[in-house]
Amino acid sequence: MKKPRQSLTIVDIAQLAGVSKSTASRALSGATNISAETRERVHAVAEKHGYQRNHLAQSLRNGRSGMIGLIIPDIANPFWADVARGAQDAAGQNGTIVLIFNSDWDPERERQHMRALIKARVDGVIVNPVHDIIDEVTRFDIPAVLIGSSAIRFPALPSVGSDIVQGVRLGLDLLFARGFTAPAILLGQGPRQARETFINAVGRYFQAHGRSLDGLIIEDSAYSVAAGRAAMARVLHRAGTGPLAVFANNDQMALGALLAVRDAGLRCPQDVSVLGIDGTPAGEFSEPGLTTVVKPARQIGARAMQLLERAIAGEAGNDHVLLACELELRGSLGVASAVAATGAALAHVGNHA
Amino acid sequence: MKKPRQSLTIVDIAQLAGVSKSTASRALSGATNISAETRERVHAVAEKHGYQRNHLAQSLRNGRSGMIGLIIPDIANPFWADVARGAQDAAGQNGTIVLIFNSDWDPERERQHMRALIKARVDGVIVNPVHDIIDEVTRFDIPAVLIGSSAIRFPALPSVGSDIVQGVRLGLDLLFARGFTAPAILLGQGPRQARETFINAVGRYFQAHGRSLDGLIIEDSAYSVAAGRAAMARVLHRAGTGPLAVFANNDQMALGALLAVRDAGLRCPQDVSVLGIDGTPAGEFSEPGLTTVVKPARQIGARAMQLLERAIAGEAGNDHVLLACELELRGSLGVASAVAATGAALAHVGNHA
DNA sequence: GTGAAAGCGCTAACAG
DNA sequence: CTGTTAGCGCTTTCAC
Repeated sequence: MKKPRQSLTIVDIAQLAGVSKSTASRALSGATNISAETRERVHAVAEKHGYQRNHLAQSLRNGRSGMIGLIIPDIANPFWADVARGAQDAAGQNGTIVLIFNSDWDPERERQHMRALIKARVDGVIVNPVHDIIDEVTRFDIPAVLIGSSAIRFPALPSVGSDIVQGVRLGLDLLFARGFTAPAILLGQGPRQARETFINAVGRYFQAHGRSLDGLIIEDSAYSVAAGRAAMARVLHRAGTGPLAVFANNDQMALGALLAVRDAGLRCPQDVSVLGIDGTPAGEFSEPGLTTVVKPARQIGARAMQLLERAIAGEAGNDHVLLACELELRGSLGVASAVAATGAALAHVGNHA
Repeated sequence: MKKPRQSLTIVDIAQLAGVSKSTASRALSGATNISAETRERVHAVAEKHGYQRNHLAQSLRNGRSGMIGLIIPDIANPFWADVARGAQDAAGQNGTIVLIFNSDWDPERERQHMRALIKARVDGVIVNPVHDIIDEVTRFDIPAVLIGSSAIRFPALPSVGSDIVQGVRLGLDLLFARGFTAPAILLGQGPRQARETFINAVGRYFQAHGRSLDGLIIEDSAYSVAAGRAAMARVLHRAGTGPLAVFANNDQMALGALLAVRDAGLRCPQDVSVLGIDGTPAGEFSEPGLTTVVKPARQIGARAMQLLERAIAGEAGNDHVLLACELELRGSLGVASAVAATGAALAHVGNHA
């Protein structure tokens, strides 16, 4: 038994309109070499029957699928969801479809998804690379744009990311202005490039101010709330008597730091100030609200999409775009002069312990 | 000038392996009527050259695209992101690709996306319907599964949602157990079905306990933090002297309620208790943490995918699946007996105002 | 301006 | 077990 034909094809429309299928095709694709009258007629028929051209067939014929692939670590992570949203909105303008895949930070999955995208004949890919994605990209010779801080490892490919140097400057400027000139650092560790980028930016800032990182309390931590909480406990333990502020490498850790401060019986921002970076929605509802450096997630997605479209069109260019971060002021960052000496506060708590 | 042919086609692989393209196809598709030796050889060649079958061509030929569409309000909303994740993970098992579209609660966009999915020849759709989606579904005769509380409006289509009656029972059981037998209700309003479903569930619960909703404080609110905050302020204003607890129709409003309690100079849970429903990640970091009824977002997505696969396979069935909610106990819900009479507390605050 | 014909890359009869 | 053939639905030369 034959496979049932598709309900309605261009041939049907052509017949109904009394023209050949080539003419119908011309009408529907908005070609110019066709009489206005015929075009109208074909459109009317198509409209009437709710006909939609088969995108699969078009793609096969044209060699362009009108789809692009997006590989991110996890769509359930608000930051990446926003990136995806930005890309989708930008793509939607031209009817481009975005295929979203989650790598879960797993190189193997990333590779698999890359293959799936190639199979699907996407016209290009936007990837937050967790492995040497460049192998696949060059192998399959597919237009690609990288996103996220890891992009820096593949200078041969265009990329879009947040300007961490600028973001860190924003944060540190604020910290300094509030009188915290020796903030502790909660530094995420792991395979990601984010760590390097961040600490380098901090180092550069201090250097610009004629100082070095020596003497700063820097605690390693995984990129999670629980880990941030534990790391902050260590910071509190090490902290001296000066006013204390901590700058965390992402909002999750900062949120954890908030918890650790409370665990220690201290108050934020009265005793300890906390600054994060990311812009996670949860930071709005913590107590106090999390002051943070917001990365432009949505714009990253949108911009990456634009770059990709350019790359697909062959108008190469190998741009490395860095988008500015913004400060979100909430309650977690106080003023140093108003702060009880942390050592004293800790001692005070100690009495109760 | 001709369009450049695809780098590598099945014909190339066939030639390289010294077989016909049909044989190559058989080898690659894992058909049985082929000698093991030939299959090996073809696979080896394909592997060596990094060949991937053109999914577009396969789809066109087979009449199945291996893609399904998912229309949700907003991927940047954690709940829907989780639904999407669940669907994707389930789909990934069979190499099915999920096309995600955001309706932004807009009927017009939903309709457009539906068209786009039809064009792309997806094998089926999963939709959180914001308009009479059923028109398109029947018109294009495409397998569909509905998700979310609105699904109830379209009994003709299979659906998956969270069991609000059970979830509300969970919440109310807890409230009653803690001594709050007359909680105030923050009730989201708008076009969504969620409102009806929720208040009906509450009504049913009270009825089962031989009581009615009369006498309960019920405040309308939009589904946002700001609106919840304002609505809660009104509740506080109306509240009498008994121990006060409030059950909000979603977590955003509940988060707003937390803020309103603090605005009023009251403490949660000492003076006022708050219970939400959804399971938003932000509830973990509020102060106090938000006790809430968690909807099984991920499972909803996964289950919907399963149902859809069944529908695509023609093994119809018109199930309406309701997935159980779970309680997430955090700090926002106290015990009535330990609560200062709210009236008294309010009066107390009043003195300072 | 329009039609006929070829073919995108693949799979599924149909023969052998 | 394998090759030949005929399309899937569409766009695009190439004639007229």
